[in-house]
Amino acid sequence: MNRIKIILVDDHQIVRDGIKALLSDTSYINIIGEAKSAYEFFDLLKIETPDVVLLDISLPKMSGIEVSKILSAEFPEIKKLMLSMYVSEDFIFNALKSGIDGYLPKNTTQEELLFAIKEVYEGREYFNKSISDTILKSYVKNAKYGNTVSDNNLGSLTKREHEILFYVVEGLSNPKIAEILSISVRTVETHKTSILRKLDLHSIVDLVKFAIKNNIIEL
Amino acid sequence: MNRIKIILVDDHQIVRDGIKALLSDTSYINIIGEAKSAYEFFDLLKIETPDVVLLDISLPKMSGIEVSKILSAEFPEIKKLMLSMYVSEDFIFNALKSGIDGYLPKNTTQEELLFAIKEVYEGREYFNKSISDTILKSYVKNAKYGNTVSDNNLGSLTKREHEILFYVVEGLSNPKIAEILSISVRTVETHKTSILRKLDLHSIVDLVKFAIKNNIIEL
DNA sequence: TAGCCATCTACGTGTTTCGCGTAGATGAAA
DNA sequence: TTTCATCTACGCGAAACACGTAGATGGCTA
Repeated sequence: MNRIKIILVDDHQIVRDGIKALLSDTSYINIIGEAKSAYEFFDLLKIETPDVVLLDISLPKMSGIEVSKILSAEFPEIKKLMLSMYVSEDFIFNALKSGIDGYLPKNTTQEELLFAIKEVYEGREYFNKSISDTILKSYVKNAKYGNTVSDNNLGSLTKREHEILFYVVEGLSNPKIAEILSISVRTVETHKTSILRKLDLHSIVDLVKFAIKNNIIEL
Repeated sequence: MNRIKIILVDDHQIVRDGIKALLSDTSYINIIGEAKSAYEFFDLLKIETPDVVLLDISLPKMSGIEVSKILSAEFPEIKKLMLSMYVSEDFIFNALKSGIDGYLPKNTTQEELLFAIKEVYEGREYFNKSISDTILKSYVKNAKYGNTVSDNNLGSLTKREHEILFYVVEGLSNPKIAEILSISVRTVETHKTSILRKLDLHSIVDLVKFAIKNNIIEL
């Protein structure tokens, strides 16, 4: 069995150290890199290709869920194991929708973490019991009250539109976004129009609320 | 009267023991569980449903305020009584915003603790005198100096500005707001300018985030 | 009472954004 | 090869924003 190549993405030094300590004496695991932000991670990805990414859900600027979405679209072969302090329904649903392969709370045990890594590495999914309970509970609730699971059309956005969406809800002006992306202001406007249309939203106010609900930005 | 079911959440063994000692010889109180972290507490919540939670404000990882927010959202029927070493304005304001039902300093008496538990159990609020004094003092200070609020500057907004703010973050356009309030669009714009200036914000995106943080709108 | 001040109202001007429509270039898929 | 999605860009009129000014009103107080 080849050693499983892993990249850690978490903004807290202590957490990264903790995970490294948990994994260090396991012969078949090889931590090839770590990043404290989405940007760092994507830079790292240019020179290293991991088998599994351990993703913190709450990262500064771009959330782990956003990272997961992009990975799902661009590098579907990389497995994504999400670590989170939160086990609330919203977080879990959004994480699921972003295409993650597993989800663990941060107070997990070494055994569970190792098991989860092996599971996702071998192409299966792994969800911590409290996570699957939450999912189950939600299904039961929906079945009971006839509610539909909140759905969105984030997946229908293109990579470029995701990028624009992110800058918009960060509060950047159109000219600023145009400058960053080296495109014309008119193009930024066109993308924004497409985003609002695809998400069936009708104002920037709605877009910001949508972004917060879907963990694209943090409050 | 049914016995009031209580869960203690505090990361210090000694504090938990102290509270248990304070409550042990009271017939109508039943401590059904204790947790030393938010995680433990939420795990406990899957098997036990308390009437009242005694929450320490400072917990490792997830603070008591965070716990309170989640409880308010997911289990609004569970009453939340916060215990804190701190009586500073900031803590109190944040605790209030998280939806707690009562707030006590840790050096409270047995009588006061029992009274507070009964009050919140029966659907009322209870704030220790030093807490309400702090709140009162803050209000007086605001009235006196106008805009030196520690937490945010919401208090410095006029009634009209509050009104406009609400409509704006609801996603209404300026002409629509003008129509509703029977004032000119230009006036709406002026108010919006004042709001942004007073709150030290620089875009509608920031304003929406601010409004969500301050419970002006729900997601 | 007179003066001060906060509040609500409104406008001017120039820049930016929005809504709606059109459209060329490119690359991947059928 | 044709088709389709995507990214790019512009025109135009309406709306929104930034920054400034300013009249009317009503409450407080020197």
